[in-house]
Amino acid sequence: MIFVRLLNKTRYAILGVLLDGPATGYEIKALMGRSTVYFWRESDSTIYPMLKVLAREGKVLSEIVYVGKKKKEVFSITEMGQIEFQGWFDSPTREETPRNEFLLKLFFATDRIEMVRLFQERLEKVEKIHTEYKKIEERLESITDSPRRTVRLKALRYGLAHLESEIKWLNNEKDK
Amino acid sequence: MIFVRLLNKTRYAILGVLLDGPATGYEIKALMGRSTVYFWRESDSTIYPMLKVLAREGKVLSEIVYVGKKKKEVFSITEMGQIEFQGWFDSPTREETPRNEFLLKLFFATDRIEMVRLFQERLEKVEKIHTEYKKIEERLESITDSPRRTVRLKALRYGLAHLESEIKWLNNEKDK
DNA sequence: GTCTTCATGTAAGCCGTTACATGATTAA
DNA sequence: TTAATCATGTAACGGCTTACATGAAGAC
Repeated sequence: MIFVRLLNKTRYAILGVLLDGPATGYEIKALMGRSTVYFWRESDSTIYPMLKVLAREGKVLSEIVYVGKKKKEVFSITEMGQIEFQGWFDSPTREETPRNEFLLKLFFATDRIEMVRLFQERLEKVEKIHTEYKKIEERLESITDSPRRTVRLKALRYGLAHLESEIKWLNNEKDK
Repeated sequence: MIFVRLLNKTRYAILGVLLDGPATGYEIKALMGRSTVYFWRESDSTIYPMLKVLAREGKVLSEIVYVGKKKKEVFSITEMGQIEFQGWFDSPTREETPRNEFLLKLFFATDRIEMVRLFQERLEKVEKIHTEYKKIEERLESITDSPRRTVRLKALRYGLAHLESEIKWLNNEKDK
Protein backbone atom coordinates (compact mmCIF):
# COMPACT_ATOMS: atom_id res chain seq x y z
CA MET A 1 0.00 0.00 0.00
CA ILE A 2 1.76 3.08 -1.22
CA PHE A 3 0.47 6.57 -0.58
CA VAL A 4 2.00 9.28 -2.70
CA ARG A 5 -0.10 12.16 -1.57
CA LEU A 6 1.96 15.19 -0.82
CA LEU A 7 -1.04 17.36 -0.15
CA ASN A 8 0.96 19.52 2.15
CA LYS A 9 1.35 22.89 0.45
CA THR A 10 3.21 24.60 3.23
CA ARG A 11 6.35 23.99 1.21
CA TYR A 12 5.08 26.07 -1.71
CA ALA A 13 4.07 28.94 0.51
CA ILE A 14 7.57 28.95 2.01
CA LEU A 15 9.35 28.62 -1.33
CA GLY A 16 7.19 31.41 -2.71
CA VAL A 17 8.18 33.74 0.09
CA LEU A 18 11.86 32.87 -0.38
CA LEU A 19 11.63 33.85 -4.05
CA ASP A 20 11.75 37.44 -2.85
CA GLY A 21 14.99 36.83 -0.95
CA PRO A 22 16.57 34.88 1.92
CA ALA A 23 14.79 34.87 5.25
CA THR A 24 14.70 33.15 8.63
CA GLY A 25 11.82 30.99 9.74
CA TYR A 26 10.73 33.74 12.01
CA GLU A 27 10.67 36.26 9.19
CA ILE A 28 8.66 33.94 6.96
CA LYS A 29 6.17 33.44 9.76
CA ALA A 30 5.93 37.18 10.35
CA LEU A 31 5.50 37.97 6.68
CA MET A 32 2.73 35.42 6.30
CA GLY A 33 1.09 36.77 9.43
CA ARG A 34 0.68 40.16 7.83
CA SER A 35 0.05 39.21 4.23
CA THR A 36 -1.16 35.73 3.28
CA VAL A 37 -2.96 35.13 6.53
CA TYR A 38 -6.36 36.03 5.08
CA PHE A 39 -6.26 33.44 2.35
CA TRP A 40 -3.49 31.13 3.46
CA ARG A 41 -2.90 30.52 7.14
CA GLU A 42 -0.07 28.38 8.42
CA SER A 43 -0.10 27.21 11.98
CA ASP A 44 2.68 28.37 14.25
CA SER A 45 4.64 25.21 14.29
CA THR A 46 4.66 24.30 10.60
CA ILE A 47 7.34 26.60 9.24
CA TYR A 48 10.46 25.44 11.06
CA PRO A 49 10.09 21.70 10.49
CA MET A 50 9.22 22.27 6.85
CA LEU A 51 12.35 24.41 6.38
CA LYS A 52 14.43 21.51 7.71
CA VAL A 53 12.73 19.13 5.30
CA LEU A 54 13.30 21.48 2.37
CA ALA A 55 16.95 21.83 3.38
CA ARG A 56 17.38 18.04 3.44
CA GLU A 57 15.79 17.85 0.01
CA GLY A 58 18.08 20.51 -1.37
CA LYS A 59 15.26 22.93 -2.14
CA VAL A 60 16.66 25.56 0.21
CA LEU A 61 20.11 26.38 1.55
CA SER A 62 20.62 27.08 5.21
CA GLU A 63 23.23 29.46 6.56
CA ILE A 64 23.91 30.25 10.19
CA VAL A 65 24.36 33.95 10.81
CA TYR A 66 25.37 35.64 14.01
CA VAL A 67 23.99 39.05 14.91
CA GLY A 68 26.04 39.88 17.94
CA LYS A 69 25.71 36.74 20.04
CA LYS A 70 22.36 35.92 18.54
CA LYS A 71 22.20 32.98 16.20
CA LYS A 72 19.92 32.98 13.19
CA GLU A 73 19.34 30.42 10.48
CA VAL A 74 18.83 32.16 7.18
CA PHE A 75 17.33 30.18 4.32
CA SER A 76 17.57 30.86 0.62
CA ILE A 77 15.90 29.08 -2.26
CA THR A 78 18.01 26.89 -4.56
CA GLU A 79 17.51 26.18 -8.25
CA MET A 80 15.88 22.89 -7.31
CA GLY A 81 13.57 24.80 -5.04
CA GLN A 82 12.67 27.21 -7.82
CA ILE A 83 11.90 24.32 -10.14
CA GLU A 84 9.65 22.71 -7.56
CA PHE A 85 7.88 25.99 -6.93
CA GLN A 86 7.32 26.56 -10.64
CA GLY A 87 6.01 23.03 -11.05
CA TRP A 88 3.36 23.73 -8.46
CA PHE A 89 2.62 27.19 -9.77
CA ASP A 90 2.04 25.95 -13.31
CA SER A 91 -0.02 22.92 -12.34
CA PRO A 92 -3.82 23.04 -12.21
CA THR A 93 -5.14 24.44 -8.98
CA ARG A 94 -6.89 21.84 -6.92
CA GLU A 95 -9.88 23.09 -5.03
CA GLU A 96 -9.87 22.75 -1.30
CA THR A 97 -12.59 20.65 0.24
CA PRO A 98 -15.42 23.12 0.78
CA ARG A 99 -16.11 23.71 4.44
CA ASN A 100 -18.16 26.82 4.99
CA GLU A 101 -19.87 26.67 8.35
CA PHE A 102 -21.89 29.82 7.72
CA LEU A 103 -23.51 28.28 4.64
CA LEU A 104 -24.08 25.02 6.46
CA LYS A 105 -26.03 26.84 9.14
CA LEU A 106 -27.90 28.86 6.55
CA PHE A 107 -28.88 25.60 4.88
CA PHE A 108 -30.41 24.38 8.12
CA ALA A 109 -32.20 27.62 9.03
CA THR A 110 -35.92 27.20 9.53
CA ASP A 111 -37.26 30.72 9.23
CA ARG A 112 -36.51 34.28 8.26
CA ILE A 113 -35.56 35.29 11.80
CA GLU A 114 -32.80 32.72 12.01
CA MET A 115 -31.62 33.67 8.57
CA VAL A 116 -31.40 37.34 9.39
CA ARG A 117 -29.45 36.57 12.53
CA LEU A 118 -26.96 34.58 10.48
CA PHE A 119 -26.72 37.38 7.92
CA GLN A 120 -26.10 39.91 10.67
CA GLU A 121 -23.35 37.83 12.24
CA ARG A 122 -21.74 37.28 8.88
CA LEU A 123 -21.97 40.95 7.99
CA GLU A 124 -20.08 41.98 11.10
CA LYS A 125 -17.31 39.54 10.35
CA VAL A 126 -17.02 40.49 6.72
CA GLU A 127 -16.94 44.19 7.52
CA LYS A 128 -14.08 43.63 9.93
CA ILE A 129 -12.09 41.86 7.25
CA HIS A 130 -12.93 44.61 4.79
CA THR A 131 -11.48 47.20 7.15
CA GLU A 132 -8.29 45.14 7.44
CA TYR A 133 -8.02 44.87 3.68
CA LYS A 134 -8.43 48.60 3.29
CA LYS A 135 -5.55 49.19 5.66
CA ILE A 136 -3.37 46.78 3.73
CA GLU A 137 -4.35 48.51 0.51
CA GLU A 138 -3.23 51.86 1.89
CA ARG A 139 0.09 50.40 2.97
CA LEU A 140 0.62 48.80 -0.41
CA GLU A 141 -0.31 51.94 -2.32
CA SER A 142 2.30 53.94 -0.45
CA ILE A 143 5.07 51.57 -1.56
CA THR A 144 6.62 52.40 -4.90
CA ASP A 145 9.73 50.27 -5.17
CA SER A 146 8.49 46.69 -4.86
CA PRO A 147 8.33 44.75 -8.12
CA ARG A 148 5.37 42.78 -6.82
CA ARG A 149 3.38 45.88 -5.94
CA THR A 150 1.08 45.84 -8.95
CA VAL A 151 0.28 42.19 -8.78
CA ARG A 152 -0.25 42.20 -5.02
CA LEU A 153 -2.55 45.17 -5.32
CA LYS A 154 -4.53 43.31 -7.95
CA ALA A 155 -4.83 40.27 -5.71
CA LEU A 156 -5.98 42.49 -2.90
CA ARG A 157 -8.57 44.20 -5.05
CA TYR A 158 -9.89 40.87 -6.15
CA GLY A 159 -10.53 40.15 -2.48
CA LEU A 160 -11.98 43.61 -1.91
CA ALA A 161 -14.40 43.24 -4.81
CA HIS A 162 -15.61 40.01 -3.29
CA LEU A 163 -16.11 41.45 0.13
CA GLU A 164 -17.91 44.50 -1.14
CA SER A 165 -20.30 42.45 -3.20
CA GLU A 166 -21.03 40.30 -0.16
CA ILE A 167 -21.56 43.28 2.12
CA LYS A 168 -23.98 44.81 -0.34
CA TRP A 169 -25.94 41.59 -0.64
CA LEU A 170 -26.12 41.06 3.11
CA ASN A 171 -27.22 44.62 3.81
CA ASN A 172 -29.87 44.33 1.18
CA GLU A 173 -31.23 41.07 2.65
CA LYS A 174 -31.15 42.26 6.20
CA ASP A 175 -33.42 45.21 5.48
CA LYS A 176 -35.90 43.36 3.35
CA MET B 1 -3.00 17.60 29.30
CA ILE B 2 -6.67 17.82 28.45
CA PHE B 3 -7.89 18.49 24.95
CA VAL B 4 -11.50 19.52 24.65
CA ARG B 5 -11.51 20.31 21.01
CA LEU B 6 -14.45 18.77 19.25
CA LEU B 7 -13.72 20.53 16.02
CA ASN B 8 -15.33 17.79 14.08
CA LYS B 9 -18.56 19.21 12.68
CA THR B 10 -19.66 16.17 10.76
CA ARG B 11 -22.04 15.50 13.62
CA TYR B 12 -23.89 18.77 13.10
CA ALA B 13 -24.25 18.21 9.39
CA ILE B 14 -25.74 14.79 10.09
CA LEU B 15 -28.04 16.00 12.86
CA GLY B 16 -29.16 18.85 10.62
CA VAL B 17 -30.13 16.46 7.86
CA LEU B 18 -31.99 14.23 10.33
CA LEU B 19 -34.08 17.21 11.46
CA ASP B 20 -36.04 16.76 8.24
CA GLY B 21 -36.81 13.13 9.08
CA PRO B 22 -35.24 9.69 9.66
CA ALA B 23 -32.70 8.44 7.16
CA THR B 24 -30.06 5.78 6.60
CA GLY B 25 -26.38 6.58 6.37
CA TYR B 26 -26.57 6.02 2.67
CA GLU B 27 -29.42 8.47 2.27
CA ILE B 28 -27.60 11.11 4.28
CA LYS B 29 -24.55 10.65 2.12
CA ALA B 30 -26.63 10.89 -1.04
CA LEU B 31 -28.47 13.99 0.13
CA MET B 32 -25.24 15.76 1.02
CA GLY B 33 -23.80 14.73 -2.31
CA ARG B 34 -26.48 16.65 -4.15
CA SER B 35 -27.01 19.59 -1.82
CA THR B 36 -24.36 20.59 0.72
CA VAL B 37 -21.46 19.32 -1.34
CA TYR B 38 -20.61 22.78 -2.71
CA PHE B 39 -20.12 24.36 0.69
CA TRP B 40 -19.78 21.36 2.96
CA ARG B 41 -18.16 18.19 1.74
CA GLU B 42 -17.94 15.07 3.87
CA SER B 43 -15.61 12.31 2.83
CA ASP B 44 -17.12 8.96 1.95
CA SER B 45 -16.23 7.19 5.11
CA THR B 46 -17.20 9.76 7.73
CA ILE B 47 -20.95 9.30 7.92
CA TYR B 48 -21.29 5.72 9.15
CA PRO B 49 -18.82 5.87 12.03
CA MET B 50 -20.23 9.20 13.16
CA LEU B 51 -23.76 7.78 13.19
CA LYS B 52 -22.53 5.01 15.50
CA VAL B 53 -20.94 7.59 17.77
CA LEU B 54 -24.10 9.68 17.85
CA ALA B 55 -26.14 6.56 18.63
CA ARG B 56 -23.84 5.70 21.55
CA GLU B 57 -24.21 9.25 22.81
CA GLY B 58 -27.98 9.10 22.57
CA LYS B 59 -28.21 11.89 20.01
CA VAL B 60 -29.81 9.60 17.45
CA LEU B 61 -31.89 6.43 17.63
CA SER B 62 -31.10 3.50 15.38
CA GLU B 63 -33.70 1.11 14.05
CA ILE B 64 -33.12 -1.91 11.84
CA VAL B 65 -35.59 -2.12 8.99
CA TYR B 66 -35.96 -4.91 6.45
CA VAL B 67 -36.99 -4.13 2.89
CA GLY B 68 -37.51 -7.62 1.52
CA LYS B 69 -34.32 -9.38 2.56
CA LYS B 70 -32.35 -6.18 2.58
CA LYS B 71 -31.30 -4.78 5.91
CA LYS B 72 -31.20 -1.08 6.54
CA GLU B 73 -30.29 0.93 9.59
CA VAL B 74 -32.55 3.96 9.85
CA PHE B 75 -31.54 6.78 12.17
CA SER B 76 -33.72 9.43 13.73
CA ILE B 77 -32.75 12.41 15.84
CA THR B 78 -33.55 12.39 19.56
CA GLU B 79 -34.36 15.33 21.81
CA MET B 80 -30.76 15.26 23.03
CA GLY B 81 -29.65 15.39 19.44
CA GLN B 82 -31.89 18.37 18.75
CA ILE B 83 -30.49 20.18 21.75
CA GLU B 84 -26.93 19.55 20.61
CA PHE B 85 -27.77 20.73 17.11
CA GLN B 86 -29.39 23.89 18.42
CA GLY B 87 -26.41 24.57 20.66
CA TRP B 88 -24.14 24.54 17.64
CA PHE B 89 -26.57 26.48 15.47
CA ASP B 90 -26.89 29.28 18.01
CA SER B 91 -23.19 29.53 18.84
CA PRO B 92 -20.88 31.96 17.06
CA THR B 93 -19.62 30.64 13.76
CA ARG B 94 -15.95 29.91 13.82
CA GLU B 95 -14.13 30.67 10.63
CA GLU B 96 -12.30 27.86 8.93
CA THR B 97 -8.59 28.24 8.50
CA PRO B 98 -8.27 30.08 5.20
CA ARG B 99 -6.68 27.92 2.53
CA ASN B 100 -7.25 29.34 -0.92
CA GLU B 101 -4.66 27.99 -3.30
CA PHE B 102 -5.78 30.23 -6.13
CA LEU B 103 -5.10 33.35 -4.09
CA LEU B 104 -1.80 31.94 -2.88
CA LYS B 105 -0.68 31.52 -6.48
CA LEU B 106 -1.99 34.96 -7.36
CA PHE B 107 0.07 36.37 -4.51
CA PHE B 108 3.21 34.85 -5.98
CA ALA B 109 2.55 35.84 -9.58
CA THR B 110 5.33 37.89 -11.15
CA ASP B 111 3.68 39.50 -14.14
CA ARG B 112 0.44 40.20 -15.93
CA ILE B 113 0.70 37.12 -18.15
CA GLU B 114 0.81 34.77 -15.18
CA MET B 115 -2.01 36.63 -13.55
CA VAL B 116 -4.25 36.43 -16.59
CA ARG B 117 -3.60 32.71 -16.86
CA LEU B 118 -4.68 32.27 -13.25
CA PHE B 119 -7.77 34.40 -13.85
CA GLN B 120 -8.66 32.34 -16.90
CA GLU B 121 -8.29 29.06 -15.04
CA ARG B 122 -10.36 30.37 -12.17
CA LEU B 123 -13.04 31.70 -14.48
CA GLU B 124 -13.55 28.32 -16.09
CA LYS B 125 -13.96 26.67 -12.72
CA VAL B 126 -16.32 29.29 -11.38
CA GLU B 127 -18.48 29.17 -14.48
CA LYS B 128 -18.84 25.43 -14.12
CA ILE B 129 -20.03 25.82 -10.57
CA HIS B 130 -22.38 28.59 -11.64
CA THR B 131 -24.00 26.26 -14.15
CA GLU B 132 -24.46 23.64 -11.44
CA TYR B 133 -26.06 26.19 -9.14
CA LYS B 134 -28.44 27.28 -11.85
CA LYS B 135 -29.58 23.69 -12.30
CA ILE B 136 -30.15 23.33 -8.58
CA GLU B 137 -32.08 26.59 -8.58
CA GLU B 138 -34.39 25.31 -11.28
CA ARG B 139 -35.01 22.10 -9.35
CA LEU B 140 -35.71 24.01 -6.18
CA GLU B 141 -38.03 26.48 -7.84
CA SER B 142 -40.18 23.67 -9.18
CA ILE B 143 -40.77 22.30 -5.69
CA THR B 144 -43.72 23.83 -3.88
CA ASP B 145 -44.31 21.67 -0.84
CA SER B 146 -41.04 21.76 1.10
CA PRO B 147 -41.05 23.98 4.19
CA ARG B 148 -37.35 24.70 3.65
CA ARG B 149 -37.82 25.80 0.07
CA THR B 150 -37.67 29.54 0.70
CA VAL B 151 -34.66 29.42 2.96
CA ARG B 152 -32.76 27.01 0.73
CA LEU B 153 -33.44 29.20 -2.28
CA LYS B 154 -32.12 32.17 -0.37
CA ALA B 155 -28.95 30.29 0.55
CA LEU B 156 -28.52 29.31 -3.05
CA ARG B 157 -28.99 32.85 -4.28
CA TYR B 158 -26.43 34.05 -1.81
CA GLY B 159 -24.00 31.68 -3.50
CA LEU B 160 -25.15 32.73 -6.96
CA ALA B 161 -24.67 36.41 -6.20
CA HIS B 162 -21.12 35.63 -5.15
CA LEU B 163 -20.31 33.66 -8.22
CA GLU B 164 -21.78 36.22 -10.56
CA SER B 165 -19.83 39.03 -8.97
CA GLU B 166 -16.66 36.98 -9.32
CA ILE B 167 -17.33 36.07 -12.93
CA LYS B 168 -17.92 39.70 -13.79
CA TRP B 169 -14.71 40.77 -12.10
CA LEU B 170 -12.63 38.06 -13.76
CA ASN B 171 -14.01 38.78 -17.21
CA ASN B 172 -13.31 42.43 -16.74
CA GLU B 173 -9.69 41.78 -15.71
CA LYS B 174 -9.01 39.30 -18.44
CA ASP B 175 -9.89 41.75 -21.19
CA LYS B 176 -8.05 44.70 -19.74
C1' DG C 1 13.78 44.62 36.58
C1' DT C 2 10.12 43.21 33.60
C1' DC C 3 7.71 42.94 29.31
C1' DT C 4 7.82 42.40 24.50
C1' DT C 5 9.85 40.75 20.54
C1' DC C 6 13.14 37.83 18.30
C1' DA C 7 14.16 33.08 17.42
C1' DT C 8 13.39 28.08 17.22
C1' DG C 9 11.45 24.28 18.07
C1' DT C 10 8.87 19.20 20.18
C1' DA C 11 4.95 16.15 21.37
C1' DA C 12 0.24 14.61 21.69
C1' DG C 13 -3.52 13.58 19.57
C1' DC C 14 -7.41 14.57 16.96
C1' DC C 15 -8.79 15.25 11.83
C1' DG C 16 -9.66 13.74 7.27
C1' DT C 17 -8.64 11.28 2.96
C1' DT C 18 -7.76 7.34 0.23
C1' DA C 19 -7.68 2.68 -0.55
C1' DC C 20 -9.70 -1.40 0.27
C1' DA C 21 -13.73 -4.70 1.30
C1' DT C 22 -18.24 -6.98 1.04
C1' DG C 23 -22.63 -8.32 -0.61
C1' DA C 24 -27.53 -7.67 -2.23
C1' DT C 25 -30.75 -5.82 -5.67
C1' DT C 26 -32.28 -3.93 -9.97
C1' DA C 27 -32.09 -2.23 -14.60
C1' DA C 28 -30.45 -2.91 -19.37
C1' DT D 1 -24.94 -11.26 -17.36
C1' DT D 2 -22.97 -7.28 -16.41
C1' DA D 3 -23.08 -2.73 -14.70
C1' DA D 4 -24.98 0.45 -11.63
C1' DT D 5 -26.90 1.43 -7.39
C1' DC D 6 -28.05 0.34 -2.67
C1' DA D 7 -25.93 -0.34 1.73
C1' DT D 8 -22.22 -0.37 5.21
C1' DG D 9 -18.13 -0.19 6.72
C1' DT D 10 -12.30 -0.76 8.25
C1' DA D 11 -7.38 0.41 8.08
C1' DA D 12 -3.51 3.15 7.18
C1' DC D 13 -1.43 7.16 7.19
C1' DG D 14 -0.43 11.79 6.26
C1' DG D 15 -2.09 16.51 7.90
C1' DC D 16 -2.74 19.99 11.21
C1' DT D 17 -3.64 22.31 15.67
C1' DT D 18 -2.77 23.14 20.35
C1' DA D 19 -0.03 23.07 24.21
C1' DC D 20 4.26 23.29 25.93
C1' DA D 21 9.41 24.73 26.07
C1' DT D 22 13.60 27.58 25.95
C1' DG D 23 16.48 31.52 25.94
C1' DA D 24 18.57 35.99 24.34
C1' DA D 25 18.14 40.99 23.23
C1' DG D 26 16.16 45.28 23.56
C1' DA D 27 12.83 48.62 25.15
C1' DC D 28 10.79 51.21 29.06
